[in-house]
Amino acid sequence: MVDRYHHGSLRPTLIEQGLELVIESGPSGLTVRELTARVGVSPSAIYRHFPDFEHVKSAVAQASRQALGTWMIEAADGIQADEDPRRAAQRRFRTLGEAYLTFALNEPNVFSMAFHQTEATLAQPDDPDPWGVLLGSLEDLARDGQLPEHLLADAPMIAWSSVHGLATILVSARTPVTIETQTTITAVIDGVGRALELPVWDPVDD
Amino acid sequence: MVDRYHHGSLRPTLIEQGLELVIESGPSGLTVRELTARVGVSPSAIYRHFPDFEHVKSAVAQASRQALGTWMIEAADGIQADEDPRRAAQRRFRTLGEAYLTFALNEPNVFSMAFHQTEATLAQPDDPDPWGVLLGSLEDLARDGQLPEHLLADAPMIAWSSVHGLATILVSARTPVTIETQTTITAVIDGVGRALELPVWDPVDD
DNA sequence: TCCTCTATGTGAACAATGTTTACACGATTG
DNA sequence: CAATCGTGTAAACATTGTTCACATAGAGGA
Repeated sequence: MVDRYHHGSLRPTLIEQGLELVIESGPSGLTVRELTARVGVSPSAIYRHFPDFEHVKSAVAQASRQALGTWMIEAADGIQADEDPRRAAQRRFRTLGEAYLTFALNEPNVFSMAFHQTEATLAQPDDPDPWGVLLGSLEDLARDGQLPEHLLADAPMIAWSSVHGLATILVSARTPVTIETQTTITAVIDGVGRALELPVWDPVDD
Repeated sequence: MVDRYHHGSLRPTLIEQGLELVIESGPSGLTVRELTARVGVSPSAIYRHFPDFEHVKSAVAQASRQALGTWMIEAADGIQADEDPRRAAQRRFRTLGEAYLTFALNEPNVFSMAFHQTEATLAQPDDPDPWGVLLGSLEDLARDGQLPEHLLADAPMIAWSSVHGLATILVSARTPVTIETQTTITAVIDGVGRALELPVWDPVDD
């Protein structure tokens, strides 16, 4: 056997393939023996790189959150240009929420993994961090006075709760993406706009 | 051994003790051997009453949802009397949301179990059903015109998403109940009021 | 009363899980 | 070139859910 010794590269490979495994068979499909077999090592090889299998799961969960964060950033990247900056900030905020939900619908297994309760704690923080992305967008809204003072502190939780709650519900119901699902998404995000008292929220015409 | 044969009563006993087990050690503590040992039967006894252990988990999850529904109803039961019916409907609605969240904080394990994704499907519907309780309260609000027409269809998801999302976040963060948690709860429920465009939402003084 | 039948529970075995341990191999460093 | 550390293996273990042949309790009919 030639490439059995990874020498430093096994840990990231395990996380990568772990994420792949989650995509295919969900969090419950992420098992020591399946993962090691896929990578081509013996089950016990894991314990040279992780103290526990719980830590492997935590690492894959973190990778899932990072995938979500990346997805959100990429979705919002097309926005800012050639617009009134106030409207751009609003559209960026709305796009982040929609991206969060499309991610949950497109990759329900990864989304579930991202928020799977796990015993182990990680040393490294998430990067990018979906929560941080949301905070940044809300700061943009606050900077040019679109977010009322009295909501500054609680705005993140108000927005996060709604969108994360809807995502959770849609995923756990294994809802197929239908027209009605899209209207529900729009309705909930519109609701966030009213809850945050955003002005001229997403006007239909220019 | 005298009381080893339950004869009809083992199934409900398993669900009861299963819920008890979840309260103590969470969904992951609900295991065939722990449960059967606690009830005082052999592991294989389960399979006379359930096709799968997945079905046991589904039944315990249903019992968890019913406990949540009961908790909500009981919390709202003290409301209706001696008030303007419009205000009573609003207070009842708000109380349901608060009850949902206090349940999640007081019994995080049961709350987690209630929405644990499970493979098996149940024959019997939940009774009481938290979702149904919410629908009833929103119908009350709609009946006397406090809920705008254009929100009738989406109001349940708007409300449910926010409250369920916050509950999920608080539970998964294993947040201890602090003053700040209470203000967050209030902020999110106030946000639901604005999202639903409810009039004179929870005025501070009479 | 006795017999039979069905419902219910048992004990031993099985495959699959995560984990440990003694051992072997590869690469780096002196 | 030798020593040493990092990395991977094979075999065993305890614990999971599950099955199957067997045993027992209780009900109903002759």
